[in-house]
Amino acid sequence: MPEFTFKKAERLKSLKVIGGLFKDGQSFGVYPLRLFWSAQPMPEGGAPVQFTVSVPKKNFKSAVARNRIKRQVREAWRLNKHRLYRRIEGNEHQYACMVLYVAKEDMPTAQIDKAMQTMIHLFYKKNIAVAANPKPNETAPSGN
RNA sequence: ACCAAGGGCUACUCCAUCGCCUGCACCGCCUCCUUUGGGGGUAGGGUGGGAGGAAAGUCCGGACAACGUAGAGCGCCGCACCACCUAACGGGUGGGACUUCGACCUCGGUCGGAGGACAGAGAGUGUCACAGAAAAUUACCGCCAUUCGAUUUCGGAUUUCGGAAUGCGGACGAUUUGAUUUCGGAUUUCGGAUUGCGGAUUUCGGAUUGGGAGGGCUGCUAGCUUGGGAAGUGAUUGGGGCAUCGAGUGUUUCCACGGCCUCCAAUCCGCAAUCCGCAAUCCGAAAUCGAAUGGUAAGGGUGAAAACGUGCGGUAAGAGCGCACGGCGCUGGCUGGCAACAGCUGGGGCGGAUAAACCUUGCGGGUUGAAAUGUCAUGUACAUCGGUGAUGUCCCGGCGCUUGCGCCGGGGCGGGAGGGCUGCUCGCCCGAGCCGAGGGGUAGGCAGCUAGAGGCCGUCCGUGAGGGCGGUCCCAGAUAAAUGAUGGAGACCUUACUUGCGUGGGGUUACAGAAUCCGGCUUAUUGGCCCUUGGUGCAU
RNA sequence: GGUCCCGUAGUUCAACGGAUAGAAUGGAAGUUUCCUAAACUUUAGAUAUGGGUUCGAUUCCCGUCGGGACUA
Repeated sequence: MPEFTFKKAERLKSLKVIGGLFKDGQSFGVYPLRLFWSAQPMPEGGAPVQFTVSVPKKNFKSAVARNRIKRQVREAWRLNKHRLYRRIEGNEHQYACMVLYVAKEDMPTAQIDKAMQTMIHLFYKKNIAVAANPKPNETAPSGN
């Protein structure tokens, strides 16, 4: 039975890490989403992945619209994160992930859910590539 | 019932599954003391709660917190009809005055709705474009009075006096006529100022010009040069006849020409008279023009706004100068009202607008805001550069020694950049560092943090905002920031088909997301329900 | 969360409360040129928005809308 929870430990809150994501992290996009991610040392009792979502104020002036999209994306992560957790079980890294909503208008939940599934699949594939690297601790595998 | 306006309430409901934030230690689990029990922890289960009427804008007011608060003066900001409500307010309730709209009628009152930052312009300063005489206690034109000057008109006086004639008008008489006319004029009356000048007319005189088939006389050394003379120059009739040798000679001859006189005509001038016109001087009156002084604010077509309005009186002209009616606002009194204010009445007035211009008066305001503030942890660097700044003297003690100096310590006085008194100044206090640049570190947690000017129900007081009392309930506290997603049912809305019942599709909506908490205001907004007022229609 | 400031032609700026809101650039049309450029002439174009005060508002006051700055 997969865990469909989204506890506090699974949330990315550190301003520093988020700043680092935009500076040094990797990213790819699955419309209408875009993922920024990087690996960092696993803290004591930490979750395998820390996740957060952001919707730019530029595209959505209304706070209500922004909140709704963030909830939709968070729900999609919550219902699909087990697919990722299953694959990276036992990994000594903690992944910081941030999803940016890049579309200019809101979308049905089903479409966001589908995009999230595709994105997690892609992330897993890229993660495999990183794991195959001789120095997996590197956040930016520029050696390739 | 419908329509319009205003106000209030509400903000889809239920079920299932999967989640999120949070309170609780009931069960489970862990742990400690140690033993039938107690303490601590833990969110696996359980259970309670989980966005709004605006959570928004941050426009007001408070609570709360930190800092500050010897004194004096000056400033700054806000508010402004009255009373009340409230913790407080620029909010609210009720009332008053004003403006505006509507209805009614007794036609200037009543009733109702709406509106607003509704103290003071009669304390002072400023501003009021263009136009206009003038934009605020002044005066341009005009009107009036006085004085002066000029002009004109009129009247009077003077410019010597007197007389005569003529002319004109009137009266009278005669005559004539259709009527005017005409004639007479002795006497009487009135007027035309006088003088000078000019003109006209008449008379006289003179001059000039012209004319003549008139008459008579006559044929000439003038002139220029010069101050004057001398001297010089020098025009100087023509023809015929006769005389003569002849001529520039002679000739009472003729003709022409010229000159003079006379006559005639015309023109001009002068004198006199008369008449007419004009002018001068003096006095008086009137008018006009100009100037000065003063009075006045009636009128002056402008303007957004014009010096209370209309009428009568009054006056040199005018004026609230006086009176009547009306208006405005000041002030005293009486009545009603807590008051604003209203009504009646007396007095004395007529002062433009603007205070969302400065301002005055009254009242209020210490400053800063939860990124406040406290606390625990983590972590570095009193490092670097630039600018600027006082360190004097006296006393005491100690030490060193060149017995007077040096060093150290303490105290007094003076100086002192800068700082504090949280707007500024004075004043007071502190006082050896201060200011700036550019860097570095942390940006976790806990408290503040939600039991409150709290909600709901009942009752009483009050017109009402609201308040008292009683009962009952505990009702979000997040922090990259929870309150959601999916499915189903109901309800509602909308749309297509259908006479309709109904069926199918779509939507669940608008505005919008707590961030210390309250009370307001403002702004955004879908649908539903209710209330009040007005209008229309129907029924009674 | 809080405090403060600013909105004028397409752009950068002006404008005591006084009438047509001005200047420079940019745009358009024309003249000139074989054609451009330059030059010259002409022309269109604005007070963020809604109210209020005032005889009169870009200016003064209030409310909205938009933008910006500061604050640990």
